[in-house]
Amino acid sequence: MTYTQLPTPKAEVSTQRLLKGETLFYQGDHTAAIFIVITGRIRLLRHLADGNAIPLYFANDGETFSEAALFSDVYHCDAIAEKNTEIEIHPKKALLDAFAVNPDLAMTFMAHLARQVINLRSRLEIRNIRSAEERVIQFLKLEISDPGNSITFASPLKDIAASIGLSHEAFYRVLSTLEREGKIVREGRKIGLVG
Amino acid sequence: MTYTQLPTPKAEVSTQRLLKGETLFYQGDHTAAIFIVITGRIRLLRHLADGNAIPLYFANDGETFSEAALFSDVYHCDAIAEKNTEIEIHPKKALLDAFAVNPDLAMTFMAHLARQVINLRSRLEIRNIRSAEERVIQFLKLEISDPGNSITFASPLKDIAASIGLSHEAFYRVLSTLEREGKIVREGRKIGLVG
DNA sequence: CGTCCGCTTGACTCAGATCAAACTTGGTGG
DNA sequence: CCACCAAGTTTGATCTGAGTCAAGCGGACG
Repeated sequence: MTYTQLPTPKAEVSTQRLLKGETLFYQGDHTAAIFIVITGRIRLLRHLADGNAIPLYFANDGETFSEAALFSDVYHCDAIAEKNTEIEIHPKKALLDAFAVNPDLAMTFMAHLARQVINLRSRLEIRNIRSAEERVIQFLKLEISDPGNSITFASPLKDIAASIGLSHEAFYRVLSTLEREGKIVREGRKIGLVG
Repeated sequence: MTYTQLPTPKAEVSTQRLLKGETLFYQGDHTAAIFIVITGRIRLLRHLADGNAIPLYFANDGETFSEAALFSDVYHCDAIAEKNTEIEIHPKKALLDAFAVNPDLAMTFMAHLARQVINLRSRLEIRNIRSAEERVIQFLKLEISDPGNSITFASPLKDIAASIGLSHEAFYRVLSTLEREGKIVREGRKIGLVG
């Protein structure tokens, strides 16, 4: 899941710690960089004309955000730390320069974006499945398809539940049902598909 | 919504008509092109080891699909026409060559992908809103934020409902409630936000 | 003129959200 | 080393809102 290699020259990459509640940038700020969450969580939200704000995304461990900053002069949303968070900073200029010098790097980044598009689309599709049980099964199949036939989640199952649009209670219940029915095997955060 | 400009040299672009049920490519086929749906709908689905298939995405009017083909030798899913569909074919080689010759084109495509990432993320976020009414309001705010304060949907409201994860009945009901409460103004597929 | 499809509204049902409470685990600090 | 606290996990009981089924309307299109 964590395909977070940005082709920024190492010398140009820095890190920063944000305290819970701290703002990384505001909507309208001049764009300077794109970011990767090392640990923590960044909330992205957009202000509307009426003063309201709508949540756009939560970036978790290993995820990149504000990629579009590369193609825009200003940020289109606020970025605020949900909890204490460490981020990696990839200056826009360094990245763009790297792309200009070495087109292969541009292709690498392009591939990174393309994979994200695919991944997000399939996550959206999963949300169209109404039944909690079926949704969990399809999700597991998707996650497990690549490696062997089991997966060990890095984050609490609670968070996995949220990411597929279920309350954690519902998610735990489905897992124990599936286990009882012998469709999966569990060991903490390690889940294996049977059959 | 329809940001579908691919920087393929015009001479290299062709179109093709698919009948309902016809297959464009199979999982495992050698990748030759990426595509845009002009009109119709393409279903993307992935086969699993157990013989089952899971739906990955439905590409509708104006949408691109199989972008990842640029970075892979084989397709990772099947593409089948849901109904009679016309597509635009952008040969992989022509695109990659164009990128190599003119890095600006690569940046254009990159920007296209980045926008899609942003857009998909916000669609995903909208699905986290449980209340149908609130979900519709946030969706409308997102869609309308850019242009004036109203939007005219190109596709039937029925399809819009599906795209935000509501049954069409629920969607129609919410719309008429919002209209009754004076929060929106409607005229067929044209919807304006009030306030 | 008839058929299909999008739209609309009503009634009912139930799956999953929500509220609640207990248990486990892990880390922290005294 | 243990007491304590926070967070994750688990299970139970209840409730509600969106899905589903059903039925009617009207416009587009052949």
